[in-house]
Amino acid sequence: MRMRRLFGQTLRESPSEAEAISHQLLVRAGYIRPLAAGIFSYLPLARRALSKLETIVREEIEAIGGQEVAMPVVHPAEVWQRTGRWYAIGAEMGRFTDRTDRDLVLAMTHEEVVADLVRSEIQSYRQLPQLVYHIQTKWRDDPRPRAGLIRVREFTMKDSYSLDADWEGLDRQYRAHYQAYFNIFHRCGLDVIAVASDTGMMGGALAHEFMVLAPVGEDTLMLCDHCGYSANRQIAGFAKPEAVSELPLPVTRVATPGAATIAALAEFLGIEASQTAKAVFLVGTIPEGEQSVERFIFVVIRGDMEVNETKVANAVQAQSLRPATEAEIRAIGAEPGYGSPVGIHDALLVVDDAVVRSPNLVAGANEPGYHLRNVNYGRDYEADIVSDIAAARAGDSCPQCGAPLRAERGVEVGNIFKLGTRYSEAVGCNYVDAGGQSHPVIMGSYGIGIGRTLACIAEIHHDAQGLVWPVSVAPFQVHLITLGPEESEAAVVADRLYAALWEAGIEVLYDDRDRSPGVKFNDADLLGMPLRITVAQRGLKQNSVEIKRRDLTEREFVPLDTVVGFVKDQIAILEGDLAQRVSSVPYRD
RNA sequence: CGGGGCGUGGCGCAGUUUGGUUAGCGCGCGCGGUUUGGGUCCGCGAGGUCGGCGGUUCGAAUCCGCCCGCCCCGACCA
Repeated sequence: MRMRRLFGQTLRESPSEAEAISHQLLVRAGYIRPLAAGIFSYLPLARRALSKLETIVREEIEAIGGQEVAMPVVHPAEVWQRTGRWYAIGAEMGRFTDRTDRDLVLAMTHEEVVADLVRSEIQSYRQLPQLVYHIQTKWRDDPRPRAGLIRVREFTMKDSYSLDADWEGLDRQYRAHYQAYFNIFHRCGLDVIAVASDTGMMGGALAHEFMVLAPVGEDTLMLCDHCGYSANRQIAGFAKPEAVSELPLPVTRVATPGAATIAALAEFLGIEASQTAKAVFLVGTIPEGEQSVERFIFVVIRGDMEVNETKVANAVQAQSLRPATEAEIRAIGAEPGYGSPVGIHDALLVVDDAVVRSPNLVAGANEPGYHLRNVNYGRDYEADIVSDIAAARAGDSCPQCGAPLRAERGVEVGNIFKLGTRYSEAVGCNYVDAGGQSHPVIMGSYGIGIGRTLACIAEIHHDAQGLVWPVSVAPFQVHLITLGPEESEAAVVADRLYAALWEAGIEVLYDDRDRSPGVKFNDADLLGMPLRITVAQRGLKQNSVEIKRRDLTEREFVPLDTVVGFVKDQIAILEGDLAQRVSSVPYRD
């Protein structure tokens, strides 16, 4: 590609709205342009990089048996109504109507459509297992797009769907994806970790997220350096410090004026926070058939811990949670700041397992300025649900080995879900087994955010001058620049070299513009192609050109007649380095 | 949705507090010249309903009201 013909230009300064480094660089270097919040156009440079990324994805998914399909972006509402998600998902879903007023949905994901497709195509166990995938545009009307391509509303996703007759088959396909995903990300030059994750709106039994560790990430991961435990903070467990064992003492009422927080209470009574029970008041939206109802959720956790709302939502099967209002709190017989599980009514009582094991806690008295000493679970109150609902924090003990956990930020670039039969049952996609019995197909779903992955690569692979693409996803392998006026010897030689390199199958971006050397060098650094060839008088005196790797500082003069071979060797070296990153990763739940 | 910031040629900004000729600057863009190993230098030039609507005023980029958009933090998030 000749740069004077390239569509899109570089910017000397990045637009003020860009904050994330990948966002700044991709915009400055002329890869992407914003159209609206969370909606981008991809210019030729980005499109080429994305194509390479998609090729890697296709190779790895087809290597585990995937067959590419293409499913629609616009879906009739009925398929989403059948699985209930039309009702369960709120404003995030793009809805509109056609000219005859039929409800339509903009694809957020394709479980429904796959299930519908499978219903017509799969009848027998003989047709299973299957793995279909596509790379498709999705729309999620995210309330807050951010950080350029990291979190957008319109995005491209690879999603594959496994179809099996038995759970062992699902397990095989799940594990195959687990390894394939590592292969994909390693080939792109990304280190990722797989963490156990919440299943969220997808539902299902088990899920992993593939995370790139980066400060720009919006997920918090809890990691154990000792045993390798890793989980999204939303579901991370931890070994809770045990309470002292004591015989239950009689409940006594104690005046605690002004002690409306755990810290104030502990100080006032001269006790540890772990000897208190904290009440947290939430209202959950809980589905009941096609309707959903609001229920008051009274959460009790030990004073030294914090509530993890994802865990609470999962424990009570809530679609969403919100803080309760003061009026709602009083309506169930509790008192803000002095709440107690003793004596409340019309609330779903959820108690953390550590509270159950902790005797003689100080809880509120449900009246202002008073607490109760020696409140004991089982004797003084009983929960509707006892569960782990505490948030893991950095420094907490690993649930597997007890070593301290570390917290890190991460970007979710991929995820894998064991869906089971949720969608196949809802849509009625069944197969007949060898004995003639009908069963729902067992499904898995597996996503990779293509644009987000590209942004993560940029986030990791850059320096002060610009992007530094891994050769596997670089839009071009070589950035050829020529210094000196048009019609000069350098220009003539560069023209010839450009043709020779393409002839040899090497992808070259050729800066043939009539610009000063500084501009060309700076743009080459900004655009980030792995190899730079400079044709100028300085080298031509020895009949050679300068070649430099973008990721190294050394430059080398290479005789003109050996340039093509030299470049091929360099590309092979770069590709080899990436290939070395690919390794088999032990599976862990 | 809550909190904060911003909206002036393609990009980055000044001007708004205290209303007053033709709204400036840098980059970029076009033309001519110059230079050719790290964003050369000189000259000429094109390009803006100052986010939108309404109001106040003799007069609005500037003051007031409503609306829209973009960014950041939080809520949210496969």
